Amino acid sequence: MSNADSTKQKILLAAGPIFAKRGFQSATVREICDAANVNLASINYYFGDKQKLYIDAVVHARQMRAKQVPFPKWNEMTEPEAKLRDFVAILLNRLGAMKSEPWQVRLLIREVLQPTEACRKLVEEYFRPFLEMLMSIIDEILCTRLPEHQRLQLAFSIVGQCMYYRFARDVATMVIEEKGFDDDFDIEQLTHHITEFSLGALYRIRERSDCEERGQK
Amino acid sequence: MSNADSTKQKILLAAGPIFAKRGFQSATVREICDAANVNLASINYYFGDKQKLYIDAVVHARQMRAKQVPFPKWNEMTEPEAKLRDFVAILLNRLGAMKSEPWQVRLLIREVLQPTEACRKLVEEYFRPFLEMLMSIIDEILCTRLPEHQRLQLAFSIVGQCMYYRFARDVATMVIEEKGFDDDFDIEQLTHHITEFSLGALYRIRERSDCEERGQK
DNA sequence: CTTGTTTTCAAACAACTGTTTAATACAGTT
DNA sequence: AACTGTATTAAACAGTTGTTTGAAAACAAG
Repeated sequence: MSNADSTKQKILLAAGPIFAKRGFQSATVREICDAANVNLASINYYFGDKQKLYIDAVVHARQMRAKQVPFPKWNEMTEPEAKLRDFVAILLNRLGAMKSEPWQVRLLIREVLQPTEACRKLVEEYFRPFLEMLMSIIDEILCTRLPEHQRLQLAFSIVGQCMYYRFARDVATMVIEEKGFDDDFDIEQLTHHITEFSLGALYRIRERSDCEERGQK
Repeated sequence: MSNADSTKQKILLAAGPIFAKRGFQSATVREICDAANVNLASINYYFGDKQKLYIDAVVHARQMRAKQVPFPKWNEMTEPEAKLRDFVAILLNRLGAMKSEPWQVRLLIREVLQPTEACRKLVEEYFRPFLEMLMSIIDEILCTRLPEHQRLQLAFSIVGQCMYYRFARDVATMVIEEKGFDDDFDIEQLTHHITEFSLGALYRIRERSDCEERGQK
């Protein structure tokens, strides 16, 4: 009984990384069962078929990841620039940018790239609140609230810079290693660069709309 | 001889969309040969094996896409700001940002996301020259040549903003449509936004390093 | 025509796929 | 002890995979 849960759990834990690495089609049940040290028939016994196991693995990964990375608490005195920096750092860390990524992220990214039914919930419960938070930080920095589509574009520009180091990680690594810049692309330095880059762009916008004193230039 | 080229071409053209849609593993030689109306053994006869056909298809897709969206002619007098704008526009157009993507792009993105043998050629012949071009534009705008790793980070920040609209296209579309901003995210407006955003960031850097040759816009 | 080469084709191959089966092992209950 | 429902296992199943084969067909040149 408890042992039954054990084998089911073993399969689930072994399946996650393998599905993440190889994708649903290329991952084989034999590979998973081998890794989990269970009999070949166990997957069909406990999950029905390969596809149901996959769905369970994705759900499981999302739950794990949600527990692993909580969001920080800011108080009223926190500078918006510091918030932006935190935000960038958190996003890069969650993505596992430029490091060997956690398998949970790779599984979720597969869903982002080829959305299924589950992706809608993912957007509503995860991505959209995330974007809203970033947009409110942008409002603070700009001292104004731009039209919605501009707020969104600005948020996408910041998020896009971060995501790049996940999506194009391997290609970027090829270019980086070719030039021997391995040490210049850890998360801390990327956080610094992206934050400064984005702040520069935002300050420029603020200067135009003249935050402190209105009606000038 | 000429007929031989014909069948080889038929295979190549049929293979592209199928590899793009299903990926290397999931695409089957039978499916490709069916679509190309050639015998099952033709792939091995003309390409050796499935993998070599795949590599050829990727290279072919890249060449097609580069031809479809060529670079404009710049002369000595072209402002670097105009070059940057062109660059962003071309990248967005080649990616098919925010539109239904061409199969060539999907094929290339598969390689970026999960590189196979074919990716090495892609980086050397395409991505790296592309990045170099962008970095030289950045040099012009900054009136100086920063250390290599900073040039690369800046280039990644600009490319990253563009790639986002391809990689996270479906998720972004969900958020956009939910708010009814459909008209604010066509390629022209994205080009404008990303160019201005990046120029703002670059000007800020230039101001710090005290470039005297140019006034800011 | 004959000859030699290239191209096409149906069939077969060996390996691998997800799934099923039927026998067995193992607890807990009566 | 026998019974019961669950858990595990090796083996087999039916289907698909990429690749090979050997002969037929098409073609070019003498």
